[in-house]
This record gives sequence, C-alpha cells and structure tokens, in this order.
Amino acid sequence: MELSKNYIPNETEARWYQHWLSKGYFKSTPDEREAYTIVMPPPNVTGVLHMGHCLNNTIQDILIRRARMQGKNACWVPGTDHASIATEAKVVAMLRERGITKSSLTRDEFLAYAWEWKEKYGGIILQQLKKMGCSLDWDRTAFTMDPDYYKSVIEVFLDLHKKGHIYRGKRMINWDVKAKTALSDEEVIYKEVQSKLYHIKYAIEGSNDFITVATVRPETIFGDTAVCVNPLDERYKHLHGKFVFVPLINRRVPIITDEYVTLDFGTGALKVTPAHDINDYQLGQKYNLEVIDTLNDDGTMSEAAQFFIGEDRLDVRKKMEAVLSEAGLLEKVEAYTNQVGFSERTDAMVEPRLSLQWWVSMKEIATPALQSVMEEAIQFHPAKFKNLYRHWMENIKDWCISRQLWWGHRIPAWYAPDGSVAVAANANEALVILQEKNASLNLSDIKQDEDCLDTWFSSWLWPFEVFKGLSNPGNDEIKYYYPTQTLVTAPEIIFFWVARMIMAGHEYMDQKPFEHVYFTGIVRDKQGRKMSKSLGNSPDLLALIDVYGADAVRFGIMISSPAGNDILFDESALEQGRNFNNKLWNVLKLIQGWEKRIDSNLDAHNEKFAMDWFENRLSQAQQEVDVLLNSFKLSEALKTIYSLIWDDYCSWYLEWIKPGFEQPISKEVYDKTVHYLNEMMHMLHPFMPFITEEIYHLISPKQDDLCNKIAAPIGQANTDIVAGGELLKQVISALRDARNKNQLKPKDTITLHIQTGNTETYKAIESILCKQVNATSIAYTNSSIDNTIVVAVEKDKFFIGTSIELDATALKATLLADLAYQKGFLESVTKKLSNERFVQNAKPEVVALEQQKQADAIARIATIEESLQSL
RNA sequence: GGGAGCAUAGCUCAGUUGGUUUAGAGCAUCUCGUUUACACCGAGAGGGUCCGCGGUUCGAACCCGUGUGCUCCCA
Repeated sequence: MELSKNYIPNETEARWYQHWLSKGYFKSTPDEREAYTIVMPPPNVTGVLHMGHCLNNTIQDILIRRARMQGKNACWVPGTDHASIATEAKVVAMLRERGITKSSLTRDEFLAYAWEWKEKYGGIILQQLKKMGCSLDWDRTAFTMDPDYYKSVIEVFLDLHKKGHIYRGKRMINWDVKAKTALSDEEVIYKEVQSKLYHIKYAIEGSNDFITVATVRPETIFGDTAVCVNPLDERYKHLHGKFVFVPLINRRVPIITDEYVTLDFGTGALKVTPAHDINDYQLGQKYNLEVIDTLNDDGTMSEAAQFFIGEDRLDVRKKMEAVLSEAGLLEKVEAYTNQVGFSERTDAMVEPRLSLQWWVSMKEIATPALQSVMEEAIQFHPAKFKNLYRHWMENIKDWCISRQLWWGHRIPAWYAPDGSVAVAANANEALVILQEKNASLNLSDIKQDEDCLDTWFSSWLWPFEVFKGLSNPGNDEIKYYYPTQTLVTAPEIIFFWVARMIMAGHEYMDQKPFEHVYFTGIVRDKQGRKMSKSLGNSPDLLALIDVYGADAVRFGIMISSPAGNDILFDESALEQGRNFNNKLWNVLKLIQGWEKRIDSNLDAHNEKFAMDWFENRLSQAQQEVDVLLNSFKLSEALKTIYSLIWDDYCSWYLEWIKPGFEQPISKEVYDKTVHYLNEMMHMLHPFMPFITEEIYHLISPKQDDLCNKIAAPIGQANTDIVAGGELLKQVISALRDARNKNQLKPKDTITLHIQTGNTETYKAIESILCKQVNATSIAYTNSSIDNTIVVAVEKDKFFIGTSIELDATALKATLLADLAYQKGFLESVTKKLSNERFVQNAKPEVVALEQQKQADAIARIATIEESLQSL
C-alpha cells in the first residue's frame, strides 16, 4: 500500500475510536483481575471542552490506558455535575432571551425548562472527549441528579442531621427587595456608583463631646449596636471603654476596639450594624453585640428601626440628611464613589441581610480525612499539597450548604406556620414530626424549604455513588471498584471537592475514596494569564484537533505540563506534536520500503552492534518510563519516549542499520527493527493512542489491537552495552563537528586513523563509523599522523585525513578554546586536591574521583598541545 | 490581614541524601546542508551572576537566615 507523504490524523482517529468502541475495550465489569478505577471529575453539565478539561482528561486517559495495557481491569467512569449555580444562570439567561423572567414562573415550571435545557445541551462535553480519544466506559455515564443519586444526597442530609452534624445558623445573604428573595453571590452585579459619605456625630456619654462616624448608609444607624475604633488610633485612645448614644434614637452603645478598622478611612471610627453588613456582623459575633434588623423584606423600615417605619430605605436615606442636619448631628457630607451590588434579576440595590441557613459542622468528620492524608493512606502528587491540606483541615470552618437556587437537590426540610422545622425524606414524614407539636396541622399547612443544596454537597459522594455504594449498599461493583486508584483534579478545588470526598468516603464507606490524588496545573496562556471566557484567550479545542490531530494536541499539552506546575499553553507545542506524528509516519514508510528487499540469507554481522545496543537502550528506557509513570511524572516519561524514538531509534539506530540504496536487508535485522518499533508504539500508546494503533497495524499484520495488548515484561539493560553505544555517538559527533568546523562538505570523504588502547572496541563499529562520518578507510596507529585534523574523545585520538586544503585557523581556534577550558578545569580540581582539609574530610571515593579527574585533564591537555604543534 | 508555594539559558522546565568535570533537556535562535523516510527534515553551534545579601561546610543551585519579586488559597 502506498502511504501518504505526511500523516493525516482525522480519518484515522475516527476509525480507530469506532473500532475500540465496537470491540468493547473500554467496558469494565468486575472479574478476577486487579481493578484500576478512576472516576472522572464530573464537568459542569453546561460545560464545553476547554484546555483544563483537555489536560485533566488526557492525564486520566494515559493512566487508564497504561493500566489496561498492564493487564488490569481498567474502569474509567464518565459523568456530569448538575452545577446548580452555573446551570441555573444559563437557564435564566435562555429564558430572558425568550422574554420570560424567572420570577414569573413557579418552581416546577422553571425546573421543567431547566431539564429541557439539560437534555438538549447537557453533556456536549462528553461527546467532545471522544474526539480526544478518552477510553471511558460510556455505559456508566452518571449524573449528580440521577434519581438514585438524588435520593442518596437527601439520605446523607438526613443522616448528618440525625447525627447532629447539620444545624441551622445565621448567615449574611444578598437580599433582593423587589423579588423578595435571597440571591446567590453570582446573581449580584457590582456597579460603581456616586454616593455620599455622611459624617454623623455620636454624643459621648458623660461629656459634651462627640465622636464622628462616616457612612454611606445613614438609614442603618437605627441598627447600630456599637462604634469601633482601631486600638492604636491615638485620636480615640481616651474613649476606650466609654459609651456613645446613637443619634435620634439615643441608644446607648459601647465604643469597642478592633484592628479591623483602618486608621486612614473616613474618620477612623466605624459604626457597627451587625444586621446589615457582613463585616459588622463578624464584629458583632466577636464582641457579642446585639443584632437589630431594621428592614422589612420589601426594603421598608421595620418597627425595630423606630423611625420612618414602612418607608423605603432609599427614601429614608435622603431624608436622613435633613433630619440629622436639623438635629445638629451632621458634620459634613462628601461625594464618594463606591461599588454597590445590584440584583441581576430586578436591578434592585441589594441589601445584606441575616438569614437562617443550613450548615454542616465539620470538625468531627474532618478528623479521619486529615489522618488518612497525613499517614499517606492517600498520597498527594506532588506531595507539597499535603501541607496546604493539613493547614486547612486543622482550621476547618463549618460549611454553609444552602443555596438560594431552584436547580439542584431541594433541602428536605419543612416548616410549619409557627416557624418550627422538620427534616424528613418527604412531606408526609415531615408532617408527622410537626404534628407532635401541633396535632391540627395538615399537609397544606406546611411548606418545604425553597433553597437547594450546594453543588459540592452532591459531588462529594461521587467516588462511591457512581457505583451506587449508598443507594445499593454492598453491591458487587462497589465492593470491586472502591476505593478507586487515582483522582486527577485541579489544586484549586482541593478543599471544595477533594477534602470533602475524603470525608464522605470515610463517613459512608468507612474507607478512603482513592489511593492517589494527582493535582494538575492550571492552564494559562503564553502570557501566564489564566484561561477564561472573559479574556477570550481559551482556544477552540475542536478546531485545534482538526488542525493538528488529537494525538498532537495530547502530546503538546503533556510535553508542556510538568507535574504540579501550571502549564503555559502555546500552540508551538502542538506543532511539535504534529511533527512527532510525522516523524513516526516516516519511520513507518522507511521500514515498509525495506520489506520487499528482505534477504533471509544475508548475514547481520555489521548490524550486530547496533541491534545489541538498541535492545539494551530500549530496556533501559522502558525501565525509566516505568519508574517515572509510577511516580506520576507523566511529562518526563513522555520526554523520555520522545527522545528514545526520535534520537536513539531514528537518528542513531536506523542510520546505523540502514541498508545502502536499493540494497537488501537481512531478515534478522528487519525483524528486530520492526519488533523495536512495535515495542515503542506500545510505550507511546497511552499518550498518543491513535497513531500508535495505526502504525502497529500497518508495520506488520496483527491479530490483536494495541489498545488492550498486555505489555511484555521489561528486559534487564546491560549498562556496558548501552555505554558502548554512547561512546560511539560521542565519537561520531566529535568527528562530524571537526568536519563541519573545517568546512568539509557531506560528500567529501575522509580517511581515519585511530590511536587507542582499545582497538577491539573500534573494530566492532568500523562499518558504522565509516557510514556515519563518510570515511573510506579506518586504520590504527601508535603515533600522530601529519597533515590531519586531530580529534580527541576521552583518551582516544582520531586523525582525519582529507584531500581538501585545510584552513588551520578555525581548527586552531577550537583547540585553543578547548585548551583554555581544560586548563581552567585542571586548576579548579588541583586547588581542591591541594586543600588539606578537603583531602582529610571528604569521603575517600570523592577524593579518588577528583584525582581521576585531575589525571584525565592532564592527559587531555597533553593531547591538545600535541595537536596544536602538529598544525 | 492569615496561610501556602515559586524564583536555574530568550521561553518552559530537570537537577535524587550537599561532591560524576566550570549546571542539563526540549522549544526558540544562529550556521551549514535539499544525501535514495521525513525541510513537519538532517548535521552542528552559541546561549547561565542557578533572584540579591549573609551564614553553616573542606565543598552550596541544593541546608539555614534575611531581603526582593511573582503566583495561588482563605478572609
């Protein structure tokens, strides 16, 4: 078959992916083999493939394909996350385009739209992963809102509540006074507005003096329960421990001190309104201040405000200027620009408001999760994240799990009209609980909590619930696949997700969820900026795959992806991948071209050295790659394979065994060469699955597929043989360099004399050496040869004879540079050796080594000086 | 404000318990070359104050202290 000039990926990739699918290679069912399980971090159901997914899933595919080729039962589970905030936002935007507002819909109507949207657009990303070659078990595709999964999430809520880990607590939320609803942080849009900064005077108790406080929201003073100053502020030191009176209502409140207050903003004195400001709320908690809510849910002043009851807070703000001024309590008003939050839905100015939310108390469930990482039952790669994890887990804060959204798992709590609450699996069960207090209640009296659970409250169950470990406890699959082997994820969600999965695993499966966690880097652009939609610096992956091929994209992203560091993505890495594809393709073409000239009787004597060397070099590289992959150094493993193929195999081995033009090749050499290529395709397959499968089949007829072929055991490399090859490379490079420096054209032939103590070594490689440096003859000598170019490699000298007129100046310059280097080196070694303390204190082998270096340098200098004289 | 991490060639990074030459690789750059797999190629070359300062040591890219710059997480 005639092969195309360059490799064309698209057709090949689609064909092989279909073939693998039709053979069912990616499917896994429990059997007697060792399991290797990865659960894919579920992308948002709204997601489209971006570089982060590409990196993440390529890594997982490499691990899972390697495991499969090691004969393990590899199981990689795909799925998506309902992503409550992101999805709800998308659905709201879609509805808005159709002229429908969320507030005009009932909860059920909205959810119907959301599901419709999910069925239509959800999981596009999973289809895109097929293009990447990801070997996922598609039959297992899971979703965090599947019916069983939903039930499990609710069950976990009920269970944690029963155990006393879930409680209700106050939290500052964003309140939309028009929609009369809480907003998630994502639904608040911050805008810069021109405000006024009011300087208001608070009378000091037992004095005629005032302390002046600056605020942009004067209407909130009715909720003030303290005034706070920085303890270091000299202006207010005399007021520590005193009390002041809130203007108009004359509430007596303390002056407290806290570092939170900045000295140079406003007057340096802060009014503290715990009910209506998040920072004030925290201060209030710290100093046990009273919380006075002065707003109704429609944004009008409540009875607690005492003044302006029922009037809108913004109207009151305007009126306050006159009222305070009249009372002589307004010192001045300044223009002030600040950021204010507005509702994305109604454009109303958002009011911070305290609200009762659901919380998980973390201390207790975090303990085993901290332990399993510290004791390395779960290993982090790179290990540096252990510190970060420990620090966070030791200072863990309670987790607010309610979100003011509809799309998600609705909180299983019901309220009676009197505000009493029951946590239960359904309304009927809740009613029973609530009737204990009030027997006259019926179903229509009670209302379910409007909020949803935080997305992470469902995804923390992922590693076991994809096997129905909670909804169908102790089933065959959970017993076989759990704990999983490796989790691959981004370090930014170590706390949101990784830590919580570990907690849930211990709490519900009584086991860690995974053995290894591999943290990828963050994908950035060339300038180091994080890839994001708003910057528009995220490339279209499918377009890149079309241009370069999936293998090249996988190569490009992995080669620039050192473990644990961010990756700076640059298209030139993809070019490198494409070029590598092409190199592989041309290897195939070259070897295939020899097929019709195979001669079974031809002797392989001249190629023996090359074959022995490569066989051992291959084993050595396989060993190295194995070690690197075991320690999750994927990028380095790929570099090792790349260099083995490109440098050792193509640039050296193939050149050494290549038959002359139209010349036959011995069957032994041909078979070995094909065998090595097969082995290398095997090594490379997890990284570049498509082209390796293609070449594996094209190079020789095959019954099996590379995709699920089990690797042969790795041979033991003979280091002497490998070193012999390295010496040969070194000699060839040195001789080529000398040729180059003396401006010999590739076509110009040379004669070679070698002065060496190891004639036998060179006898074995004479034919290769002649071919590689274009020498017509090789002879051995005991002394210098006149009128030649002299090259020294280790202790051996090479004399290049040529009929071309030599320009001695270039040669001389090179020799002089080398001489200077060697002399400098000798000096440093000699200095070290003449230091008595070094000789006395250093380990004997280190001293011996230095002496060896010294002797070598002296010999080398003598050779160079001799060469210079003969010029 | 609290915490974690990073700093080595133009760029991205290796560099193991401190001693295998005066620090390596890939990409990029430069020179030469169209030789019968490949110009998406081949053969070569140049390129470094290992962030600054101080210390420990016979010996520091590596250990300790300190300064500077950058990144991330939490508030």
